[in-house]
Amino acid sequence: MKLSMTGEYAVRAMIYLSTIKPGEVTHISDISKEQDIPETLLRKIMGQLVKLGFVRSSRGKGGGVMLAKPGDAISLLDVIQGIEGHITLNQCLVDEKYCDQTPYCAVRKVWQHAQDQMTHILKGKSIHELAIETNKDFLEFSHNELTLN
Amino acid sequence: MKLSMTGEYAVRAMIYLSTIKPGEVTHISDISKEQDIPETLLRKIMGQLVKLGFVRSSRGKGGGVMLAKPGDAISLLDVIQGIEGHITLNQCLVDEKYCDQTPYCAVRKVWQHAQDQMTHILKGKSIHELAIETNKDFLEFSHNELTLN
DNA sequence: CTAAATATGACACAATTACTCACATTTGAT
DNA sequence: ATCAAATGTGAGTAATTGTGTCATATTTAG
Repeated sequence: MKLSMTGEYAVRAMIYLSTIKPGEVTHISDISKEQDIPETLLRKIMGQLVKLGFVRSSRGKGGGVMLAKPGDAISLLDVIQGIEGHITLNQCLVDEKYCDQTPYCAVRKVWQHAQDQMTHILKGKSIHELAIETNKDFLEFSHNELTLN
Repeated sequence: MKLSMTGEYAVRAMIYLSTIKPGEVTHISDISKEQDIPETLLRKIMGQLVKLGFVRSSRGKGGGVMLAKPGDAISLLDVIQGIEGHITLNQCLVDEKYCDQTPYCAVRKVWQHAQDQMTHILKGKSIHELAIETNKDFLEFSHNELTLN
């Protein structure tokens, strides 16, 4: 019942990407260092993000990675579903034949409701918002840490 | 991002138990057949449900299993958390040191929100309600099937 | 004592996850 | 042309988790 590392790394990478200046590139190795993600693994994840159309990459000297579209056009749900596949709290929500009680199962309806709520929440947050909010909260946090010393 | 088989079986078993007459017992082998759960596995799961205080069991001839308290006093959340441990959509919600951005991470807040919604929904459904509703929907379903033929 | 029932520790097997490695490919600069 | 810098990717590995079995112990009614 948990997000995978891959999903988590993808989100972190996307948020990082949305903080770099439009038109500029950054490098997988930088993201790896900044966000503490194993570089070889991040390379594969970035590959997926490129295929999903969230990231644009260019190879060779002077190459690198950048967002392929504005960070406010990409939701948290987009990234997670892109990387992890459909979020589903119970197999029966995606495979009708999983259980023969499916047509009348009351538990299934509860799962459906919970899943709808969850996807709604994740859909409502864009990568851009997350970057802004995290930055804002970080500044407040640092300020408090300083004044405490 | 999915419920485990164990959790699913536990819920099914609990719902089945809540359909038997108060004061009567049923048997693990019966639940196994009715709910299509491997018997040896169900035995272990029932052991957990007993330890959790949801089920009362008695051994030996004439023994069996029954609910240890009314089905409307046990929520879906109770059963799932009892069996699977705390539901958590992201490790950072349960382990502060999981990530050093925890104190100011905006993504974490989104996970927290989604998780709260989800637990709220699961908490709001009792095993008893689920048994009643499933039975009602089953009757309607059967009726429709019949009238269609 | 026996048959019926649950309890449980050890194990087997399968699937998934997280991650590495080696190598391929692309590109700009000299 | 060559080299260095960068991403792309298929194969593979190690660790963990999940699902389930088996053998055996324990309890109890009759």
